[in-house]
Amino acid sequence: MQLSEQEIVRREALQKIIDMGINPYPADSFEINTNSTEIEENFELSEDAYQNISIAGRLMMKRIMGKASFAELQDDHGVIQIYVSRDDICPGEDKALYNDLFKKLLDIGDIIGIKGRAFKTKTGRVSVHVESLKLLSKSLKPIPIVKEKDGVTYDGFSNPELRYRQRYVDLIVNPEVRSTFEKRSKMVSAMRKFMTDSDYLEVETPVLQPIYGGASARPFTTHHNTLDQKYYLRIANELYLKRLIVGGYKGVFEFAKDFRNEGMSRYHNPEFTMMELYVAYKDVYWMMDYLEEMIEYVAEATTGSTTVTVGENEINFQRPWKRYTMYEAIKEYTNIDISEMDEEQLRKTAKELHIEIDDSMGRGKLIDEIFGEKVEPLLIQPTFITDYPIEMSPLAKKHREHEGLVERFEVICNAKELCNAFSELNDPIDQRERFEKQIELGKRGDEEAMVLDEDFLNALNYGMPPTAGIGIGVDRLAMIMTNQPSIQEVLFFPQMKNLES
RNA sequence: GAUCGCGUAGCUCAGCUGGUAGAGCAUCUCCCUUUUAAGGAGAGGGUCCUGGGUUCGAGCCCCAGCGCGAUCACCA
Repeated sequence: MQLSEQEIVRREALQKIIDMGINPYPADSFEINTNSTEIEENFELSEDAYQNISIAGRLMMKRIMGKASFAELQDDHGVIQIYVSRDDICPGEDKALYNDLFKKLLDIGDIIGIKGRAFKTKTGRVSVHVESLKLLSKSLKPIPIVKEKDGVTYDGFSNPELRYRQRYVDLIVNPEVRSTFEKRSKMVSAMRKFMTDSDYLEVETPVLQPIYGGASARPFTTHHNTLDQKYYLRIANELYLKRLIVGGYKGVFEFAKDFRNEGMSRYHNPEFTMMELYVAYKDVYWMMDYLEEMIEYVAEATTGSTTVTVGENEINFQRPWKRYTMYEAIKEYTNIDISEMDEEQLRKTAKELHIEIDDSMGRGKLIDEIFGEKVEPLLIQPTFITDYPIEMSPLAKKHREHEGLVERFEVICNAKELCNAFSELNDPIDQRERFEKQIELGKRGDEEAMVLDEDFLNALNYGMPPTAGIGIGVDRLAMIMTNQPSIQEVLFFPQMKNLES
């Protein structure tokens, strides 16, 4: 491996540290009793409380001025300035700990632990006067030095490829990145709390599935050696969660990593997180109310407000959200009533709206195209769209009133689909017919058509209670809640092409 | 998958019409007991993404490839 000048210097420093009799990677715990933010915020209120500080973190900056130095230490909360004076950390004749170790051999990026007392400098910054210092881990590669003043970032570490490939560096030097992922975690916790407080059971179901189902997508395939059997990585967990409802649980949910072997973009990663929830004895209208309440709660818990800034927009999650049927939404935004149109009339309408269509599109697909082109981009505030055409929803129950529709809703928010929900189809005979239609589509070359899952039908044959189900795109929701423009910014390790050595 | 853009020091970026490879921070050396975007002064550091081609001469022009980003298509 080719070492850079700076890496060579650091390896030399490492050897000198070892030669001094200091272990650069000690094994023992370093006890921490506070953190940077707590000291900074509370020091003036209770100075006495911060006279025996013990904190640890990464050295981010050194300002050496002879026999005394300032440095910046970054822990998991933030950055605090530390003051190191030679005669305080080396009270005797031997000044090596300061002159050699601190001044010369410790580098930016090294992890150290310090003990000391808080004080305020002449310029008024709360700092820690170091009384003892211990090297906890030597860093052999230089980190980018990012500086910031009055909101302006200097020398930022901003190359997206480097940031994603080496997320650890990104997290070290870009505090706002750390904060984004903390928010995502809060968001997931809030969702989980909301559902467990409703007495629903968090479950885990197989990722390796002999038959993939529950969504329309192309799967990844893999192979089990001992069984000598082909497996698919799940594209959804819907059919497994419904089996659990058949088994008698009132409500089950799972935060599921799903895998879809399709294109990548700033909205699509090959693996992504979907939260699916199924609740027995409920329908899609109940689910609308439940979802509204949950997302309002999650926004508040994640961002501290029910109004979230996303790009240029302010998105308000406060209940109630707008509700349209698919037909109403299209009428609202195009002034065209398509509710009574047959396939030919729809085709003509789509052409008039300059929407690209092809002959393979049926009635459902045509409606979906018109909606996707003319309505969805305009829906910024969270909006329910209900009553979807049956052709596109093989797992949803037929509409209780309208022929050709299903009991389904999607929520569109920031011009993107956020979730998808049904009154779940529990009629096993109807379900079998729907699967068979999908098989026909598959035979006609639709690579995303669903496959028939005989065991799932077997489960339905035993009887599934009427059930409301929903899938929420967790990454998409995280993008909104953290105001990030791409999915890569809310995944720690977005998928990247391998670099050849 | 298609189109466009980008790839230069550890990081962020300049680099003119094709004529000796540049800056800031980081690094190294020296000075300095309350500095702060960077304390002061000086020095070193390059596979210009890779491989071909054109040319007396290529970071720059041409061809092919790799990676990333943006837009589109498919989807969540």
